[in-house]
Amino acid sequence: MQQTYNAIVVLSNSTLSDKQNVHSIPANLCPRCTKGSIVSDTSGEVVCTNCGYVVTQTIEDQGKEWRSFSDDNHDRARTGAPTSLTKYDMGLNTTIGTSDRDSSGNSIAMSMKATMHRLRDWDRRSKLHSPADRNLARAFNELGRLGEKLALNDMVIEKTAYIYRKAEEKRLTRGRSITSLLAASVYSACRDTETPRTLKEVANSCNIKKKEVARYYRLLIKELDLKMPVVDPAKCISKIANKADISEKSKRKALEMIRMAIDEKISSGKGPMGLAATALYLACVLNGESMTQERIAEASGVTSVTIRNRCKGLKTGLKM
DNA sequence: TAAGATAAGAGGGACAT
DNA sequence: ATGTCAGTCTTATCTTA
Repeated sequence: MQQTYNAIVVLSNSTLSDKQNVHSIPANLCPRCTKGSIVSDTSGEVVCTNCGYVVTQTIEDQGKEWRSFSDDNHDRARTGAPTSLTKYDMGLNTTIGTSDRDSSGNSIAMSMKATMHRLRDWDRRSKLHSPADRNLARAFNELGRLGEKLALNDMVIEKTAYIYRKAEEKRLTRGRSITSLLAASVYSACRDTETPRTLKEVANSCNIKKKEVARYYRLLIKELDLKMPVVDPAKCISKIANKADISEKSKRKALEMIRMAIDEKISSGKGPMGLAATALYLACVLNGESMTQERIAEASGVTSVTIRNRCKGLKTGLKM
């Protein structure tokens, strides 16, 4: 899978130094059967037309048409906005205009105006009247806000939209809260892209209980068969260290302790945040930096009690 | 004031029934 | 499907240095 991903990225990133190449490179040839071509289906899934091979992880490539094909590098008019999974119709809608003139600029007859008005009405209604589309439209509206609140990059946002669409497809939205499911999708996307955001942060920024998001998150994992990379304590460390203003020296020390803890097998079953927080705390104390458990607890989102409990284990485990 | 101790309760995973 | 169990983490309160 990794192989595939690389292949796609390399092809899409190939520069335009040689313009002939743009058309001669079969940029969307299936890497498995090399016969069919890779296309996006309506859910954002990327599949081969010949063998059905599903390529994931290509979402960040959606913007590749944003290149100039003309000699001067200014003409981007032919592309339009990049499509995005965060639009309920992926940004590809067609709307009947409101002008009361025909294509050659002459005004149109009264009766035709009325007809157009009716058509426009039904056009608009039909678009958002599919419950699925209305659901997506509402969810992605909220997603914009959420993304801003949590300072998420576009990659995470698109990933979220992808996950939410899959959930919608599986009818997981039925009888469930849109906001909660969206929050869970956001959290999943964060986990998947290794963007350090805690369950608590996500839950707080949309005023939902943590356990609700957690429950929906597990639902997504189960129903969509998602595989999440394990949380990297190193990322936790830098996040906490930034928040609590901790020196580089202590950071490295903490990292070392985490590695030892993993080697000593005293880290399993423990929350990575609590572990990282404790390592940082001990590192600060060892380096003579002034740091309280409370401050670390505040920055990491775990309680000082947890830090103390981890302290015991870490101290005995590492023979300190 | 920071750190430590203790207790009670929530929520979930593993496992057996 | 349901219940039990060990273990984690949180909240709250009290004590110690």
